[in-house]
Amino acid sequence: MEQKQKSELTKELILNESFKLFYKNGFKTTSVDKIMKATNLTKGAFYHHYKSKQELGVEIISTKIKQRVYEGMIAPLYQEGNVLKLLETTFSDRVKSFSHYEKQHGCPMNNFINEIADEEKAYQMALKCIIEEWKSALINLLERGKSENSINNEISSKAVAIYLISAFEGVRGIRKLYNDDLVLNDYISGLSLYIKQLKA
Amino acid sequence: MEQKQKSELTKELILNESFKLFYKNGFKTTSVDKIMKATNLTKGAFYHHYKSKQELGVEIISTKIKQRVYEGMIAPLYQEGNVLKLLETTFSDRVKSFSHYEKQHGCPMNNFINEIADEEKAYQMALKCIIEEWKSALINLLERGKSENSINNEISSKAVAIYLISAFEGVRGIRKLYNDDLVLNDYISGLSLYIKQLKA
DNA sequence: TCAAAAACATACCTATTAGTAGGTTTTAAA
DNA sequence: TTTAAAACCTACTAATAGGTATGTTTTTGA
Repeated sequence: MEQKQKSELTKELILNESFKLFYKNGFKTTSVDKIMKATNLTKGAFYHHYKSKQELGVEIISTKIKQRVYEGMIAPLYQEGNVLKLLETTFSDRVKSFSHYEKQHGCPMNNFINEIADEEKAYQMALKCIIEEWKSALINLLERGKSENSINNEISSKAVAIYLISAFEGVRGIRKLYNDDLVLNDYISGLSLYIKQLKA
Repeated sequence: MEQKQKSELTKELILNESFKLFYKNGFKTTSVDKIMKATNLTKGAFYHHYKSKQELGVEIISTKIKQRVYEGMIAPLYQEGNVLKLLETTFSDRVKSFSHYEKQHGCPMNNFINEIADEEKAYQMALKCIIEEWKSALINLLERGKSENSINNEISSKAVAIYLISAFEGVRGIRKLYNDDLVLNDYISGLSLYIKQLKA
């Protein structure tokens, strides 16, 4: 079974290098040639493993990007402890953890959503899948808060989840336009205010 | 002065057609050839009026896109009346007014931000200019609310402005992934909750 | 009316694009 | 050790990209 391992390794390499390039330069502007130059392999190898650039795009979304969002924004929501605190720290800690590079280039998922989501259903579905998982985790947490009487029972968890996600993705785009972190600090203050509102 | 008029008319035509194509297919995927085919003019005419595709991009942002945002989201904020009501209706009315096409293709400004803002300072500046004007209008309105005692004096107008803008732009991307309006309805509920929080 | 400048057209250039055809090398199993 | 398949490479294609050089036509002002 060494052959299958080699194949997996090559696909991993392609995924890693292409993710980096997509994140840096965008999906459309990153050609298969450029990707394969980064892997030190050739185009022939690429089309042996993937039937098209689109197939790679979908796989990047459903593996690398999904994983990134999961680790940064979803997994933390399943921790124990006070719901309101958990909500706030998950979002604001993530924002505070961004590298200069991540501030400059925004959210990989949001970049994909706004660059290519409206032109191919396959992309839409893969991206929607991530958003849905994120939304579910948030709803789950909010419902826990309701049951523990730390969160107001009358608010719509679904609505709050969407609003939180939207604001987070939105600011990641807007931050690209600036050279400082003022806008991120304002975002954190605005977030904090929103979360206070959820109290029981 | 008929020549200047003709020149302006041609530029208008190029701006209109290219905006449509950029909105539909994205900036990078829309070639100068495609734009000029839509205008029934030729490439020679294009490069007579614009020195590069980038120059057109900047002009699209600072005219068509700016105008769109101004009319839809900024001008309404300068109306008379209750600040809280004005805030909520401006955002939610705009969302409710979206055509199917606009729901599918998101916000032209946000698309530009996420497709090309991180690769060229000229784009960044033009886009930032719109965001700043929008932010100012929101801050102005919020400050009026404070002075009229309808808005809590202790909240940061700047932070609220950024959070409102971010959530709006964020949801316009996310909506692309769905085939129904549930996510927009949730957004409106989430927005409504946020605005309630601002009360004095 | 005539010359210069502006508006636009035609034909081209070089680079790059996604993708393919057909080869060679490596690996797996008999 | 042979054979077939998988992994990978070389060399190509046709289309498209942004941009330019060099025209022709239209408009303007003297």
